[in-house]
Amino acid sequence: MKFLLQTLLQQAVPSASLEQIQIDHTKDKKFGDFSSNIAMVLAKSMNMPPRELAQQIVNKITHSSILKMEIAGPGFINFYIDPNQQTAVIMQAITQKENFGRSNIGAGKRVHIEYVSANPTGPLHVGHGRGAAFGAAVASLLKEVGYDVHREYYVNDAGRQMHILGTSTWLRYLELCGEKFIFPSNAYKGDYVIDLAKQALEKYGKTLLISATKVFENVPADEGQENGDKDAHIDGLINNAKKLLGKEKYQQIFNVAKDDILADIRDDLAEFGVVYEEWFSEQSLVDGGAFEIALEALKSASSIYEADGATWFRATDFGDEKDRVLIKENGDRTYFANDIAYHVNKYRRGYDRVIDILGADHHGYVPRIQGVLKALGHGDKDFKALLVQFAILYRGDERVQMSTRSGSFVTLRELREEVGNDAARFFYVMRKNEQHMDFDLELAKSQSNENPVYYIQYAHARICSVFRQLDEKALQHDIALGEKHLALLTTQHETDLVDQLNRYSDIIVSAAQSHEPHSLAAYLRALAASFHSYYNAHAFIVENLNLCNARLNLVLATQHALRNGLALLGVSAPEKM
RNA sequence: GCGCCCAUAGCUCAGCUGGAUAGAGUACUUGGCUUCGAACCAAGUGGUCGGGAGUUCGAAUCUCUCUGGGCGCACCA
Repeated sequence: MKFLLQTLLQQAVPSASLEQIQIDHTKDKKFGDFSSNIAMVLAKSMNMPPRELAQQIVNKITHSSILKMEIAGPGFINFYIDPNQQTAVIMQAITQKENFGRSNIGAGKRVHIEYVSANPTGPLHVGHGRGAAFGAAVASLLKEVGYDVHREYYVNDAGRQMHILGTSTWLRYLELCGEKFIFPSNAYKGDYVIDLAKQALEKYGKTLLISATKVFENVPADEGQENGDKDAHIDGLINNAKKLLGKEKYQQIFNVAKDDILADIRDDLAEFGVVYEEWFSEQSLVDGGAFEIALEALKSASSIYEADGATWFRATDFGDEKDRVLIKENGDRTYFANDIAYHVNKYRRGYDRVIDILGADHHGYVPRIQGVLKALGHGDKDFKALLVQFAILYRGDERVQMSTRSGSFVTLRELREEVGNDAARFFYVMRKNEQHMDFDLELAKSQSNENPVYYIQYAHARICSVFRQLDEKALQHDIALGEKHLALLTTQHETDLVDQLNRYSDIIVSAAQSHEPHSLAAYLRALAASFHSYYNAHAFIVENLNLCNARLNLVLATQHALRNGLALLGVSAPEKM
């Protein structure tokens, strides 16, 4: 219907571009079924009074579906549409079922989307959950509109943090073996590290045992001691661990920690309905020499220089506030260096579009990665960094601090167990990703019924119940008969619901293109609301078979839209609640 | 100090590239189950869109400024 209006308007004003024809769909009968501010927009560009132009447009348009047109406001035209003309969407929703709302706007385009990518140094916490739910929803939406989507988790398994974890695990292992020492302030302190140590003990017995005095030999003092430095302290311990254990045994303890945590993350996300095509290892890049290749490319682009014994990238050429180190004075590479290799790798794999979903604390990181891509000629319009703001956690009125290092955090798994996957997925995606989000754990746990997801699921369950009732009464839904009598759907509740269904496809497209799943969440709530009102106002199973089947068609269409929409957000559509 | 994000009903939030009377949920008040599921519906109370200035026919939306929050500013990842 919107499309028809667009065509008619374009015929009326041939000089108008499609962008200039803005049609708002409004439910308010006062403003018509559709309203347009084309006259205002065009009047400006054509330099003529809006009202006059609006009048011209109205004079030129005639169509059987348009019952009435009127000029309202300075340049608004309200169109009153024959409700019978809108009901086609019902049959579309019924016959297309799982495909309803799907389109092929992105056909032929390959999109790479990376999300979560948390370091495997501990279990995922509730902060990661938002990135997971958001990323998964964006990926699903892009798929729904036809993009070829590749979902990926970047595993940072090559950095210093991983060595800190490995060494932390080893130290806990030594404690289990009876060694006495002060646990380093900069090591990972969560209880899960002790569990990792237990596993190592189980797997390797006491073969990795070395006396604490040796382990702490020649290690710089820890923070809190005289001349203490927590970083030098932990690095000294890592070096001793490598030296004393030897390559093979060090790798054993390192891998126990890494593999176990990674497996945990994988399971956690899978249970949360968040899946990937690929888990991409940073170490594999390092082993494959990807960085050296990228570095050569940057050198050719004259974006590299040496200073103070380090190798730098000229990020300031691309709008970053300072140049960035790639190779440190000591010869080690920075995280950024490998990340360059990673992004170059993404483009080499042939993606048209690359999307990174990052925690908001990484926003300072975006300009430099964009800089690299520009330097290498990838432009920046096919690269998109989406920032997910942190959820600020409360327990009642009290702020909950989150830190993986100190081990004080609420895990994603705990949250899922408390509130359920559906409620968590929906809640995370309800708010715009750039919006800070207050997350009251007490509220989420105790009064989870406040989550609108139940309202939407309830609408779906009610519809299922209607069809169960039909069975019990030994009646059958005759879709063809219903289709013949769709014109009987004339009540306000029915036209409202049809209007909502009409919006579905547009919502999917705009939510996908603007990467805003929250608008789908809001839409589903509105759709459910229209249904609940309808349900309360009218019986569907009525004696008049024509009317009955027409209504059942509408209800069935609603069911399909609800189910598809929820699925895109990773939420189930239960038949009973 | 510099940069990014944010400020809308008591609370949690929508409001798309400027458009008509700023909307939902929740809370509060009132009414509705002999009726396809009351985890629902109907009605009502509730706003100087953080303050100020500017741009124009028109601003919650764009610009500037101030205030108040969040987060960054490593040869960490």
